[in-house]
Amino acid sequence: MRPEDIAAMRGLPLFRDVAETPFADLVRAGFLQRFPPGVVLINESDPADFLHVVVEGLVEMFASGGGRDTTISIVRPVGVFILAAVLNDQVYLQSARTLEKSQVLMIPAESVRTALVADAAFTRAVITELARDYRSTIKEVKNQKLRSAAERLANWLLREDDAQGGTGRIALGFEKRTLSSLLGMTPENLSRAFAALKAYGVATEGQWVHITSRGTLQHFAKPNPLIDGPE
Amino acid sequence: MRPEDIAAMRGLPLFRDVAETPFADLVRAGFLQRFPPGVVLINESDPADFLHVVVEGLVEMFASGGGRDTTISIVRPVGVFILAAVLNDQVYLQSARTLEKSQVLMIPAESVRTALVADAAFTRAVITELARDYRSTIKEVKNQKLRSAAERLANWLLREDDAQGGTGRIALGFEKRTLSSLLGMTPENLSRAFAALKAYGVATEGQWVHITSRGTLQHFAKPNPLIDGPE
DNA sequence: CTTGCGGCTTGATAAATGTCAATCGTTCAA
DNA sequence: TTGAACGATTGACATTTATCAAGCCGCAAG
Repeated sequence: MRPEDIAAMRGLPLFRDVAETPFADLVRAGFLQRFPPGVVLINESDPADFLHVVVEGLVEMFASGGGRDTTISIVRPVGVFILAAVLNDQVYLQSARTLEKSQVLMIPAESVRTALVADAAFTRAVITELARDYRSTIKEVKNQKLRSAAERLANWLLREDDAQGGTGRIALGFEKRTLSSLLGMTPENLSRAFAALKAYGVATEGQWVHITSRGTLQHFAKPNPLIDGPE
Repeated sequence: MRPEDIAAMRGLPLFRDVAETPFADLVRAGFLQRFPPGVVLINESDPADFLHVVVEGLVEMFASGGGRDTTISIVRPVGVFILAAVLNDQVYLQSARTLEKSQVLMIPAESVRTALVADAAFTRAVITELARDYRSTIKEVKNQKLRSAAERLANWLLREDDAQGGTGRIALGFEKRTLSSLLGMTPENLSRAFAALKAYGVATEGQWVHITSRGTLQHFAKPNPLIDGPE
């Protein structure tokens, strides 16, 4: 690993407070891989061999069942995935694939588990990360069970606008079919949801979405901090 | 707390390997409460004051939004809830209410966090529990997004049959309306899903469900270990 | 420049699910 | 014993979402 990659790794909340020695061990065991778009990094039901950290690019977590596929989340830099499977030495419940050219840091599961017992700060960071992941998944269940397709889209747009600076100009960053799967609907239904939101000031333009009146959209979306809130 | 309650608490995976002193501190700070059915124990959006352990009875975790309600899980003895909120000192994302006369062990959040730094075994158990909760929630997202209402019911029946000994005779244990909410459908739709499963050997009889031909039901349900599996 | 491919949209239709209202059955208390 | 209350079921209907098919659009390779 290059010095600047090590520095980037050090910057992650997960590793920030780890002591010198265990951190050095993790660095020695880990390696940074570059992948083109569309590469499957892990497959659900495989044993969890590596903890993955998205350093650059974009990774889609998805799962299959009954002949269908669904996107579970999109991981941006700097995000960790499949931590839970690694910790308990289980199989992956999700698959992962790159959506863009990406750089992914891979740390052997065994090293992660060793660092876990060796370093209290790492343990603490792992608990925080796990609790965060758990809570955001609970939010996703609520989102799916309590909202219609158009409501899920409207709230996603509001959250994404916030994340991109609140300018009312949103870059999708990936294909609409992926968004439709993330939101739990078909591509056709996403098109119709966008059409329905026109009445609330939402305009699409290729990979861009414009929100002309945040207040109007908010009034329709009725965002709920216990579903859409940060932390 | 009575000696036998302390022994029960000691038996939980979460506390089994905690050292004497921190365990005694937890016991001293905690208290066991008895509740009649239908009592709301916690409300979503309230700060997480106590870790709850269901020692006896049945507790429903649910959440609201947009004027609707949905059941997120049913906690049986001996199960813990809202661990994640307690650990990171956040608000609850779910509400809880008793479905039966229940006994609940309540441990102040502050004591839990103290024990977490004081005892490595407790830390390890917390990580295991959190990872388990996270993974079962991911499974629930897959269940919701990849399956129809009748499929969710069929797989729930198979899982429940297993849990109850695989005799083909399942006690619901709570009202059908609660089951419908847990499975993400209306009570009317649950009735129709049961009717549809008659063709696959499912018979309802009040609070009981009989599975006459597990193979037939399995063939319809197509259970998937990455959704319905244990751990 | 053109052509072909892939992704998106649109329309028509079907299937799944939700809503509303009426009825049935059981429980429990007067 | 009876009847009021409540949950479950059923039917009719509305809404939401999915499916299938066709056409549109932009982009990239020739």
